[in-house]
Amino acid sequence: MRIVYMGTPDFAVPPLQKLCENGHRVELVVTQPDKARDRGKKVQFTPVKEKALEYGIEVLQPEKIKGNEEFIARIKAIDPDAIIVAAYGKLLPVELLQIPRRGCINIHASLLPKYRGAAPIHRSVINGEEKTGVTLMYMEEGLDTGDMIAARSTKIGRKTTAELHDELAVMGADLLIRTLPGIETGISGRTEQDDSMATYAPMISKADELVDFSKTPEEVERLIRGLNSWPGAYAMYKGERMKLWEAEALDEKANKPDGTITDVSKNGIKVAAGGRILLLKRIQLPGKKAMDVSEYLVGNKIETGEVLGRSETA
RNA sequence: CGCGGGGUGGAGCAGCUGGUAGCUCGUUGGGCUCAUAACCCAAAGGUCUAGGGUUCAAAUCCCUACCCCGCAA
Repeated sequence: MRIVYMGTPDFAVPPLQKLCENGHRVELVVTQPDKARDRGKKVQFTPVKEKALEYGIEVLQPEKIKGNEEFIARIKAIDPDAIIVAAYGKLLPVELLQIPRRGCINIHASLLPKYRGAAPIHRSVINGEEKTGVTLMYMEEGLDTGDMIAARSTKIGRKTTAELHDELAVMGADLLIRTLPGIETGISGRTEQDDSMATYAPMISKADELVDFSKTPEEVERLIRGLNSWPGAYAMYKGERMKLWEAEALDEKANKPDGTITDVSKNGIKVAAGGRILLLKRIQLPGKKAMDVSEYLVGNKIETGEVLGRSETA
């Protein structure tokens, strides 16, 4: 198939790679503009751009697509069989969606119609879902509302968002390659999404990242796991942000107010949460790298009775 | 030129109102013990990120470079 590929972050790399390896003709790759990151003064290419350049595929990075006559004309000129989209990062206008004869196909990292939107993996982990997956769908005007073509699921278990992210990226790529022949010949079906079952997974905000110790240890642990490895959950400790990377909910009663540190040892830091105990195992303080609690305690002190809080100023 | 923190023995830190380096852990050897992530004794291990400068003398002050990290995007 002759394909235009649109994607930006790491998640979108495996599908692109699989397409190339399986003999599909990727005529053009579209990705977000390079962001000028000042720290280190380096302009970083998007992961998809890096991969595209590896294969010698032309890359386009339009600031905006809607109303961009030149860009639309360019796509029309290529006249692709399909446009495949994976985490491109922006909504696509209808005028673009209508171009390819086999449609625009999106890889979404959830089991639609649940978790439409920007942060499906994060939200799935945080909410304690048993399983998640990837769904292939035809794109239409709405956000992740199009007809579904195929899906595959996986158990979440104790996996972090980072682990699921990588797993789903590969899973999505495989699913795409397997499904594409059917799409090309027109024999693959399409299933409408049941809108009444739909849920929305909004982007993670700063407020989402701040741990609330009034919640149960299980809930807090899921938040920490769901925000690993990006952007990370945190709590305030002595006026600084302590990022929390790994924790475990313990079946112990706490007799101190939520947020109080009840024990510090090589095994970790015990904190009261929701009347019970959460064991923090891996943490990170500003300017430092992430480290296991046992490692952190060598050279630093954390005392029983100190408090992890929500206040930015305390 | 967005803001800020930092680069010191294998790991985490202290030292930074200048006089060639210290702590905790780990490692190695020995001891003790029924036993232990226990305890005791001893040892090895550092061009203090790199390059300049100031000075009788710099890890410590100044400049430059590189790298890491937090925030903001």
